[in-house]
Amino acid sequence: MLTIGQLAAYAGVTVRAVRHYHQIGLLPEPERDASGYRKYGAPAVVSLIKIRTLAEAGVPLGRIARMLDADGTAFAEAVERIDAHLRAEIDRLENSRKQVAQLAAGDSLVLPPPVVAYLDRLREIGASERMLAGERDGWILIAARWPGKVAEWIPDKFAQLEDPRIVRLYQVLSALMETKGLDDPLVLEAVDLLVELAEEAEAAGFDSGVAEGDDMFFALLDNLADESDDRAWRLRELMRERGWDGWTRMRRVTGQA
Amino acid sequence: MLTIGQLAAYAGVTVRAVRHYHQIGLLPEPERDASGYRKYGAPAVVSLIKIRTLAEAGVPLGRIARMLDADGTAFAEAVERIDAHLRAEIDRLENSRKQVAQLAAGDSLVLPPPVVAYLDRLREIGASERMLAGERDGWILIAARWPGKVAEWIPDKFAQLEDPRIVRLYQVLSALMETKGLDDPLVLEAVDLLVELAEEAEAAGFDSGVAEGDDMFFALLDNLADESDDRAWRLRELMRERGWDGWTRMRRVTGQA
DNA sequence: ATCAAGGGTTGACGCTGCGTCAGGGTCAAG
DNA sequence: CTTGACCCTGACGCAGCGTCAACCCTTGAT
Repeated sequence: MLTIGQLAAYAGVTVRAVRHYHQIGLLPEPERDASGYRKYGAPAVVSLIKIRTLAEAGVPLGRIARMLDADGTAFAEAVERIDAHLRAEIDRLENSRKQVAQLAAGDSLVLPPPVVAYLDRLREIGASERMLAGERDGWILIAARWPGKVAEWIPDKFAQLEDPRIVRLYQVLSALMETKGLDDPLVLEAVDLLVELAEEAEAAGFDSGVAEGDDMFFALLDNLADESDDRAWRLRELMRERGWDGWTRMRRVTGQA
Repeated sequence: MLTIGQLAAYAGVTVRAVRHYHQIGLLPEPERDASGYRKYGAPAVVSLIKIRTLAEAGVPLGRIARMLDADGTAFAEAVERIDAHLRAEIDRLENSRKQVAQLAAGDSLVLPPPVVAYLDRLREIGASERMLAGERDGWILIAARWPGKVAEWIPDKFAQLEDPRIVRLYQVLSALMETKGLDDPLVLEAVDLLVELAEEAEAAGFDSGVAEGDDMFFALLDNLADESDDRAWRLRELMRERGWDGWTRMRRVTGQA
């Protein structure tokens, strides 16, 4: 005859767990001795080991209860479902491993490889780390919004970097983010470049290729840009004076009062 | 500007989860609009996606909080630990899969393969399913008590089955468990066989090979036998009249008053 | 015979990560 | 002006035990 502690030790579970199983009716309450101690026989050990095996596999206790008094066929079916669930869980964790590893790599995270390559290219042309962080965050949003489209747009972004003015723009903006001042002549250069490029794009008929209803999403991206640096607002103001607004999708504004 | 619902949708989590993250300080509370609605910017989406990625990997929210405002090195270390944990978890689940699969196979469970082979042999010589179930439970206990020793003992058990009297004993006991009566002549045959074999073993000097202090464990195994069938007690009584007691480790008794 | 250590007993609260009411207020559309 | 779809706070519920608390029982040493 076993005490609860011995039973628990044999089965490799805690005393508390055994009592819990009693409480929820998963393991039947055994007889008590004169002083109220529970006393167990061997079958309890066997049951407990079965329960532990299933519980460690992640089977909810409620389902274990139903399994233990099911017939052979039903039991086999249940086992099949459990195995399927285990496989799914394993896959999920393997996936998490990749995701988290990318998190450590800094870039990527939920970013598709082409975007990572693009970010690497930006780093090569001299974009600062803060700049890259901002770009990365933006692409995370974009990838979340249009998971499939990203691969289509990245080539265009690469193509843009062929234009030395765009390279210069990234460099200027990067430099701005690393300095503290506001009245830097770099600000003016940045605005000049932005306006010039915007007007050129307008002349070419921008064709963003994106649905109209997504104004809110672009506002979100612009907001991201604004919050990445305090001086973003100042830059934007200067651009508005020159008739343009927006970061990710620029548009004409009528010079306001 | 996003509402909490939009934010949650972008990041692929529930509204409730976002509010929970606010409550525990994992995600900072944003500004409110005039009517008290929370309004989020883009950085919140990025944070949320990071949080979700880590949370899905099984990282406790408290640790995520500490990770997000850790520096690069500490973050990388944390990621390393998380990955180690993920690998361990995957291994554990793979293991569970095997265990559960054996559960389905009926035999085994936590039983090493040699025992399964032995049980199969028993089935071949005509042991009933109830008998096998009892044997299996016994071996589960033994495997739990002496995990390493089992492989040593199984060959002896196979060897015993070379003796036709032992085969006969299993068959008789199996037959008894399938009938309902008690006064069956099979009972007498079983007792005869048991006593004969016990005396022979005694003459050979049994050498159980097991420590002395394990009386309690054998009592447990005997108890398992007793509870496997109501007539076990009757059999045991008859044996005691012939000077023997116990199932798994028989010993002389002085014929009691 | 006594006493402390180390079992056992019930009962209850704590923890994680939210789901899910309840009981409101708001916003956009018809 | 209603309707439906959001938003708000506050609170309880869930699994699967861990961890007190406050008490009783058993056992071996003294």
